[in-house]
Amino acid sequence: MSEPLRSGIASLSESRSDAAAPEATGRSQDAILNAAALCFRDYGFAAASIDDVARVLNATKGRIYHHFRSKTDLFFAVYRRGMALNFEAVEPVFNEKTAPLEKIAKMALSHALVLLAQMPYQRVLAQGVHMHQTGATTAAQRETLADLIEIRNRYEMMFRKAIAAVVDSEDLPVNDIPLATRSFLAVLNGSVYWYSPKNDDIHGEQVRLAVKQVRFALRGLAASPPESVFDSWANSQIPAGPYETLSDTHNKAVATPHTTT
Amino acid sequence: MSEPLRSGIASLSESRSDAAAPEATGRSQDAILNAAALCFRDYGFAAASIDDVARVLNATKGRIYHHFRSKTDLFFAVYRRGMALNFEAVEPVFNEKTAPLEKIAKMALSHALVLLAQMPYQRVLAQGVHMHQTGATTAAQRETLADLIEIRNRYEMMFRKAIAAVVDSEDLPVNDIPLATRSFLAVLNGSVYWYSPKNDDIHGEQVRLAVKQVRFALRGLAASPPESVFDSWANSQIPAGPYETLSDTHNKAVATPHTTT
DNA sequence: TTGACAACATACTCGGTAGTATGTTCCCTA
DNA sequence: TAGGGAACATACTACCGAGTATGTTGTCAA
Repeated sequence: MSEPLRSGIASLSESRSDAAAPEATGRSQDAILNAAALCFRDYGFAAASIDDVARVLNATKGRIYHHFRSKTDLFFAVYRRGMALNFEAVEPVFNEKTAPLEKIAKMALSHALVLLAQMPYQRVLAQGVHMHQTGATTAAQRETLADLIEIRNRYEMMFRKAIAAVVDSEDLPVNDIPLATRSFLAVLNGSVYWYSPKNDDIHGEQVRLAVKQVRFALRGLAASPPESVFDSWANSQIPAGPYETLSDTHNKAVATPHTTT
Repeated sequence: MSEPLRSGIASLSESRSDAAAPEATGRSQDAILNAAALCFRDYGFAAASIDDVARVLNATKGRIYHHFRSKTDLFFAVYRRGMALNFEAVEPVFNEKTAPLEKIAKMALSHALVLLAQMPYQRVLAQGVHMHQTGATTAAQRETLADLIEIRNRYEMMFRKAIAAVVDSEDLPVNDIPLATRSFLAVLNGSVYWYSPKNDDIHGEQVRLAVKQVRFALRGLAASPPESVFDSWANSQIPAGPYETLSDTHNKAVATPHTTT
């Protein structure tokens, strides 16, 4: 049930650990990705140092460079993982055979929820888009970056198609569909820049927020969603992502991972 | 007609050049701010170096450090200038005694247009918000940063009030006004991340784009704007900002400003 | 049991960059 | 017409951070 989805996304990890002990290796890489996502979220790609990531991991550079060739590669891996999370949340909904209006509403909700649940990764995605305009150093990296942007575009294209379908079926007064799609996603993505959990019921809080955003976005399309769509979504299963704040960990004290007294 | 506006924004330049030759000094500082805005736009605060800015200016570090204490100070100055541009565009409209619906429509248009016309500065504003969450190094800078965020909040508050007024007068089905305001601005700000001029009629292109965005945003509020608002705005006078692309200038060749043969 | 390899840690190099210290030029004033 | 200061340029320091080279430990297979 999760095999045919993956569409064209290259599987998450890349480093040459074919066969061997794939499970443990994958776990370690995931931990690195999580730590990196946190650092990139808080400091940005340029300002975050590899040593920062290592400190969060309670490890040293060596561990990271053993799995990733460069800082840029690490960033790209985090980006891929973020996009994979988005696809896993939205693509199944996109492939369902539901009415256009209901479909776009559900897609929007899934997107908004995975965004709130996996904030650090989503921030990296935003940076990746930004990075695209300035230009990543080497030519080889530029190529990789182009790949990532293409994935991003495929993702946006799902929404564009879904929106086009609604505009068509409901005869909505929207003429510029690419722009409408961007505005639509801009509303949903907005929370990346300011959201942080307020009360204890984090999940309920996020669902309520997402619903409001989706309502706004749908109205932006001049579409009135069937209220039924918003019910029964109260307990969607979005996996909880890494959420620590780094300000605590980030005192200069270098981590001493192997303190064998 | 431009004196009573300035509200609470500290005047643009800060360095101790009271009296003396304020005009020439101001010009030079403006040039630095423009160059810095371009660099920060393209590389981000962390990745952009002071030497980069100097290169764009066809000058050296000395000139920049003569006017600004540190890189952070320079960034803040650019931020202030960006906010000032926004206020100059929107505050007069906000202070007009027009009907709520027309007012918010005009404010939105002004905002969208100044955004498109002054893109580099607007990108810096986005970075400033981001920077707020991570924390600027020293305590003194943190204080300054808080000032800037407060200015930003005052700006957003104008929109929140205007939106609240519309919701009230038109009895719109919007209950969470702060969130609605954020979504509203998210739509208008979206173009910062992807817009670049396509055809020669830059101004016309920008107006058409802005109008579409405003339409989307207003529909998001469930508000139907009077079509008349969008006419007669075809030639609003937004001053054209710096728009060069840096990729040309950014070859390592160090600028030789005073090549007196 | 040995040795080969993965998964790290440690210890280094080296380029880039913020900031400083010190010229140099020009203008304006006394 | 000295001279003082503004507005830069030049030359330098000090540090941080990416990447590398090399050691160390555990594990597993033959």
